[in-house]
Amino acid sequence: MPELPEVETVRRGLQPVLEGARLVNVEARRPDLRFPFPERFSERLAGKTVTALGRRAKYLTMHIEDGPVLICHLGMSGSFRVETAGSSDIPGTFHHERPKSAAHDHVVFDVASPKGERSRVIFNDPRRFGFMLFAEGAPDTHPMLAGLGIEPTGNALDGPLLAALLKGRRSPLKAALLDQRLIAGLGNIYVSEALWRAGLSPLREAGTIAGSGKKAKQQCERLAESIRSVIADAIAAGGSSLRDYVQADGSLGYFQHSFAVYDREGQPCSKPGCSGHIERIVQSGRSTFYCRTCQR
DNA sequence: CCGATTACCTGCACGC
DNA sequence: TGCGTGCAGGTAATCG
Repeated sequence: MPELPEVETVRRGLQPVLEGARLVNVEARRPDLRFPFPERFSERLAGKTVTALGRRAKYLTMHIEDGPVLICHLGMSGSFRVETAGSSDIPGTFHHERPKSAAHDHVVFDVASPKGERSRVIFNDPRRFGFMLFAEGAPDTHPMLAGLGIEPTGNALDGPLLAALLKGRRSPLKAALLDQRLIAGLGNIYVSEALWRAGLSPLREAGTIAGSGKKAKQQCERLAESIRSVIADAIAAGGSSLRDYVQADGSLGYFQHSFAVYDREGQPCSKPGCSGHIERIVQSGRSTFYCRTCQR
């Protein structure tokens, strides 16, 4: 899954196809993903126009004119692809860049642009940890989104705010940064990457960098900057590519993001002047990668 | 307030 | 070739 940068990349890929377009037909090919599809899922979407495609943390929000907001989560293995009607095709048929199995294609949106151009937006999710729900009002008040913390995009997340969030926390930094109630959108990869950039150990007790001293303030400032930059860099790179993640337009030519520590167990630390090596440890049942030499 | 464990589900890499 | 094992970006519930 896509973490925040991948979801944002998906949003940007789908936006030109969906915004202003009409959902001609919507089909859920099974009764549930992680959760059952909402009542009258297809009926409430078909014939309606998409007014906006947004994102909050790792959630996509599809705003429907005179309708609900469709909240989508990609889970671990969810992806969207777009198929467009080719000019050389028989009308009503669709082509795409490469053969792609329809296995695990769970939702199909038949879409018509304002000019009448047809395309299909297909949600594929082998593990089915993803889900789609309706928010009847403002999506931010939906139970799924209401408790989310601050977005790590933009400049709102600064040293003092991060210090306030971490103050008094006894959990390891890794767990605190994964907590969506504090910062929304970080996942297993980018937490490891941000901590490496900041020179902070994932094992470090979170509250210990939230003190009033000069050193703690500097550490918070550096960690906040590291979080913002790692997310911004990943979005700029078009999201990372991992396993079954597929960019929204299905293209293969996207940037292959290279991580400093994630999935680099045993490799030398790439921090200039550091002689350490990347280790893999397990925290909260999940892999953490870090360099014990330069991350304290 | 914590963390660890388990669950959800499929696919893939690995060792034998 | 097959089969068992462990691991994978997500969230959430349960237990100590």
